[in-house]
Amino acid sequence: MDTATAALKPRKNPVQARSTVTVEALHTAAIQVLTREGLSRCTTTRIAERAGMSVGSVYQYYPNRDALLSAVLETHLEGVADAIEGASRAFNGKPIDEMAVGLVSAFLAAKLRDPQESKALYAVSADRGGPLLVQKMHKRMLSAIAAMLESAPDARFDDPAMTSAIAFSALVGPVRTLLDGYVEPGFEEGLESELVRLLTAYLGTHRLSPEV
Amino acid sequence: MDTATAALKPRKNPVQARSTVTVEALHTAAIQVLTREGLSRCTTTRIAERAGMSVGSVYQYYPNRDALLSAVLETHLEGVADAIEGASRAFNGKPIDEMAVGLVSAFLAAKLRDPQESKALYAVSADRGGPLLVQKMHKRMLSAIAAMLESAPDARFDDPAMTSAIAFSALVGPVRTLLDGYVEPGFEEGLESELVRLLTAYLGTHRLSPEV
Amino acid sequence: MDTATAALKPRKNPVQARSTVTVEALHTAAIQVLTREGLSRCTTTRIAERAGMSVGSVYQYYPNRDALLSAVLETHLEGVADAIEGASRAFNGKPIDEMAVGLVSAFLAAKLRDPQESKALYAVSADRGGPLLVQKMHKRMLSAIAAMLESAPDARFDDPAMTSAIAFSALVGPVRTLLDGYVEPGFEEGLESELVRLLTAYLGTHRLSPEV
Amino acid sequence: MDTATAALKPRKNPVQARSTVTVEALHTAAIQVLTREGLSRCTTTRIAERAGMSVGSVYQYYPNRDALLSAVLETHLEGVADAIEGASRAFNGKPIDEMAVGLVSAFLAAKLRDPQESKALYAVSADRGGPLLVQKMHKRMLSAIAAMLESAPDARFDDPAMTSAIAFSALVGPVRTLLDGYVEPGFEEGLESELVRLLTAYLGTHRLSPEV
DNA sequence: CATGAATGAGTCTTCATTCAT
DNA sequence: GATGAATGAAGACTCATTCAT
Repeated sequence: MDTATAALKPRKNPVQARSTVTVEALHTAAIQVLTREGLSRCTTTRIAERAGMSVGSVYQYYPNRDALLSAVLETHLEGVADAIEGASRAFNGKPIDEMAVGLVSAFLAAKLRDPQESKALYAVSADRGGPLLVQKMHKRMLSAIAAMLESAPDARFDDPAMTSAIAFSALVGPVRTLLDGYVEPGFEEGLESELVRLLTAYLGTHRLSPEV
Repeated sequence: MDTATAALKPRKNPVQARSTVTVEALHTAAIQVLTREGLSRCTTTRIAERAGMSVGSVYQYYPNRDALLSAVLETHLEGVADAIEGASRAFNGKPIDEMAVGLVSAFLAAKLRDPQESKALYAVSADRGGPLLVQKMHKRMLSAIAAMLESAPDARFDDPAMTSAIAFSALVGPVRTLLDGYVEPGFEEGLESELVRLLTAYLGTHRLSPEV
Repeated sequence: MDTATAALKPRKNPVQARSTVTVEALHTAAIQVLTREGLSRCTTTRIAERAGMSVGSVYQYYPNRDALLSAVLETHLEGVADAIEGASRAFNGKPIDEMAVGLVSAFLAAKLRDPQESKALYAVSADRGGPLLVQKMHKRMLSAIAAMLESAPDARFDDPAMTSAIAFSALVGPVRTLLDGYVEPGFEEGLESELVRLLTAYLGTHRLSPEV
Repeated sequence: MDTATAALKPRKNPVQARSTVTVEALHTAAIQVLTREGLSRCTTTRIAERAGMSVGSVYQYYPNRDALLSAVLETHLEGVADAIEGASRAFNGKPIDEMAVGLVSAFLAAKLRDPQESKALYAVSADRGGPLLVQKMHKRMLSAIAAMLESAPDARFDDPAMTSAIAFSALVGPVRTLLDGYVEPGFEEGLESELVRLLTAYLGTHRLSPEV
């Protein structure tokens, strides 16, 4: 771990039950404040207040505000990355159509489990330590997806890295649009099937033999 | 215009040449400061300084900081929306494959003309007045795209709103990934052709008759 | 100027009359707060308050608290160093007895001109940037004194650097004792003649020929 | 003992061995923290940590931070005062030249036994309860020195209080200059002999009859 | 008695905004 | 209109002290 990253690490491992509870309360509070007030008004005082504790306590668990927000973001991204990696492993060796369904399904499940959280954390990922974290997770996910793609029996990918990058961010875009609320009612209902269509079509362009 | 929106409007219409120049200087300065310092350190004083004027003068053109940043964002989005609308009009009645090429090309041209600007403004779009603005522009662009899609002679879209929403945000995702810098080298080179492939494949799923 | 020192420099040169007044008010206020409250309670807010301005204004003139206090200290030390250098020049080539009188007189005049100030600044010289400043001035003064000593017609100094260092700090000690208030009433009255006696005796140990 | 002074007294007399050990650990820790971090960062938590105990325990021995630091300072000053008083008693009735040697030697031994400690405590002596303590000890030492001077067979002091005050602080000055690090290399080596020279010369000005 | 998490007042510092010149 | 010094509210962070365990 380099020095820059070290500065964002939690101060103590939440081993004790008490700590775990406190840390979770902080994460929840941070997301709530982020949602209700926005990043610029997401202050340590407000987070502490919403978490039902004093400012000082926040600093018992995190060395600074950025570390707290980064931790929240990391936990979230970790969840998403795990989902993507899980799906990639689960659909290894499967036909690309199944991969498409599996990937979309896993991604949506992870991102829409707690939409508030997902939405709130977009702001954090743009700030300070955020980008690095996002980039790191991005790499993890793209590697997993690329590996899965290469295992497809019915397709051949010249540049799996590029394909996985495009495929993944093509999913990210619409989901973000949804979470950011830039959509008409009804969008969410059709989202999954439409993303499957999108991904299936895209991956299908690399199919080995034409469909019979 | 509701009161909330009114508060973000420029104080004066830049009718005089002088004003236009000043306003442009402010926008440029804002983007530079945003890029170099980040949103939280993008202060009125710093913007004024880089624009070669005094803080006081900034307030002659904008009632407050948010109004200035919103104006910069709006100008940018306006440009992108214009590009999308232009392309939609230009490819009206054309086959979907051409639409795909036209849309991708127009979008990339608009977004990558000044990557710094595009990147810097993501932060603004997440803060305060930003989301509303983005949503408004989003609607404009989706309407244009939907109208174009409906004019395609070789395809039939059951839900043009949904298709255009997915299509557009599927382009937005990868471009943002690029601008945010979450990519491996080489990504940018292949981006356009890959997006064309993506969009062509996606729109192609609504093709009326199978390719001959 | 190295980076460490640069951080303590005033933000703007007090060229304008207004600035000079403000800066002087700040220095005076700082000394008063230092005197009345001690270094640990000498906060930016209290200084600003005593100077009749707001905290923000303090930061218009100094980048931080340490810079303000350092500036006050530097001004003071500069005055003392000037006095010592002046005396050293004035008594160049004179007999050591006259040097002793001149040095004591100049030092006391400089240090006791504003006893409150002298006393208050002892705390600052121990803190942060203080020691460096003191050391720098110390060197300046010792050089001057050593040069003067070497010019004495009636004495010969094997190690002028050492002699001047001891001579000077032997004056500093009693003056500090006085300013710190560790003395019985009546101490101040006899101080000058006693320091002259001390210094004369000490320098006299290097006299070339016995008095006739 | 007045109320102000009472507030700084240790809570319990270290009668038990355990307590003595703990208190000593605290003193040592305080000096280390003071040396490494400076007065303003010399916090109770840090002291406790370095002493290998919890903050709470510190408050078992001292009512507050100032009391702890004052106790450390007092112990140190007590040692110096003891040394001075010892020397004064030892050289009672001796010639002034021997007194000079004895005084310098005792003072240097006491102050330079643990230079880190001596240096670190200068900060404490300037803050809060410090000055009172220093003043008290100063009086003790000056009384002892004055008494010794009056016993000299070969000199006559009109104002022993004044002479002892000057003599003592003329020693204090150079030693502090050394400890504060404002000196050129080589200063420490010649310090003792030079101080003896200084003091001998100064006391010699009160010699009864000229040397034979 | 020891522990160390919790508290919250108090510091430094920044910055949007105003307004006298 | 332009200027930029002044304002002061607000934010991040620290730390002496307490008290439940």
